[in-house]
Amino acid sequence: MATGRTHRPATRSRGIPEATVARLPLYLRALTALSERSVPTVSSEELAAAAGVNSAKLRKDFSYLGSYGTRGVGYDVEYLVYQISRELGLTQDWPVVIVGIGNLGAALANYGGFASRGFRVAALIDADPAMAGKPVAGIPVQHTDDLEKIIQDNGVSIGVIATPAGAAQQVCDRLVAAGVTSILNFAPTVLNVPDGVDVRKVDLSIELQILAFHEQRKAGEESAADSPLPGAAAAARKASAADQGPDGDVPAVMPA
Amino acid sequence: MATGRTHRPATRSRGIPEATVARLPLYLRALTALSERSVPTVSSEELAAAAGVNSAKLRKDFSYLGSYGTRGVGYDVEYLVYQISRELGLTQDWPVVIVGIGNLGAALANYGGFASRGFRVAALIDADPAMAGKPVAGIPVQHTDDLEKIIQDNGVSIGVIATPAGAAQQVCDRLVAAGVTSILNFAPTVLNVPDGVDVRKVDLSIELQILAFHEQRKAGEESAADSPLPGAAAAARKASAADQGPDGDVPAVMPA
DNA sequence: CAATCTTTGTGCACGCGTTCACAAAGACAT
DNA sequence: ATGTCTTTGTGAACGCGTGCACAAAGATTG
Repeated sequence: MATGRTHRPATRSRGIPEATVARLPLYLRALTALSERSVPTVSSEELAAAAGVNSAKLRKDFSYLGSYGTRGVGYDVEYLVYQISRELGLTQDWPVVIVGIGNLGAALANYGGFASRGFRVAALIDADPAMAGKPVAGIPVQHTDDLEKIIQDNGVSIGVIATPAGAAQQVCDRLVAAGVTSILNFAPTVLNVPDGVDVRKVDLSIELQILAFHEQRKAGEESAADSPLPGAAAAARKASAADQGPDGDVPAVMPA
Repeated sequence: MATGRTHRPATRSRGIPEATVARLPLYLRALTALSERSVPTVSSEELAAAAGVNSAKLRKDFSYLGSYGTRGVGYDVEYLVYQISRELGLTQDWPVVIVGIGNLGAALANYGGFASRGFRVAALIDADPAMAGKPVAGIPVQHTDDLEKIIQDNGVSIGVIATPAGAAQQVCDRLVAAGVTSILNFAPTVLNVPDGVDVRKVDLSIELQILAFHEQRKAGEESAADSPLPGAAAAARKASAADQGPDGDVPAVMPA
């Protein structure tokens, strides 16, 4: 799920597989928790359980970073926290701009986890002139007109798009033109970006639809052969209208 | 990325690969847009471009659903919209509860894309007694005490967790015990669920960290051998200090 | 009806990611 | 020191997902 438009070159970045990179933050979180409890070392087994992954996978993941473990003992928590942080680039400060300060943008601005890991909200940007100057999460909202200047003045390379779908591509283009090379997209649109720019997307609607698919499948199996699940409840699942149109016809469905 | 804790059995659900399922919502969105423009048919090439994927991949994806295309012509937009909707289970109504009505939960409640695709916010739940009764997005917030009753009365099978990390597992357990079998988790924690329960997670912090990794890599290459990118700007990237906050935990995220 | 042109559906090969299983490394006890 | 025990690091096998490339299917034209 890296690039939105361009095919991901599966950039085996510096030898570290993409799948591993995606898990490093997970490990880091688990390690940070251990660190706060002053736990000195962890075995791959324990840490894997905490991170919700397979221990062999975890060991292989760490092996890409180097050999930081001690056989018979495990991994030094503090050392590993540092190594992963460094690998992820969290030992430096990343100024971030959020574009689109609606409900979501505001929630993101208030999001505590931002500052905690080296990310700093450098600016909030919105197209609505009425928002200009209004502080959100203690930061005054600035107008889209100044987007380029804001990016450049703050040396921002990571942008967060929380605008409506219709405005996303345009905002994206401006961000990229101004020098942003990494984008986190919350708008439900496919963003078109040039090579060298990374896009990650977060889409509630898509996640729900995927869940619905599996949910439907479960419900189907359930009625076919009675629930193979340990199910805590087999109540009146699946609420109201179970339409399920005829087959070769065009019913009405709809978009967001 | 289905189950949080338990290893995903790579459930080739009903023959449709997980990777394909994850793309269906993308196709559906693109098709819906075409439908609104009254475009009667699309070729795999066009649709693939709109969805940001490879055309061969798209054709193979559709082949799992059956043969809905016409050689020499393409796919019938309306028909495909219907088929995908049906496959994803969007032809039925899915009541959803959102637990944790903070900044994020409120933003989710206000999220328009919810109702649009068969999802209906059946209830908002929060642990803060002060929130009880207060309407958010036109829906009165209810107290956690009534969680089980709410789930059962509404036949809810999909739950959204937008609580702080500390409360997430507990809320999750109660949801599952009450009959929820699909969870969308916005809290930055690994959720432990029994088999048969699907968990998908959305975590802003993780996404940003992954972007930071690639950003750092780009910056590294850039200084090593001058920017191989078409880069629109090579300004003063990479900002200030190298702090690395102590950090405890992080909240979550969401789409517009 | 035959020829041509377009576009689907898919066989095949390749590469990434996951998992198993085990040898090597080191801690620890005697 | 020597042996035992624990845990890492990784070689190897396997399976999934991706993309190429092409044959088959159907539309379309003459």
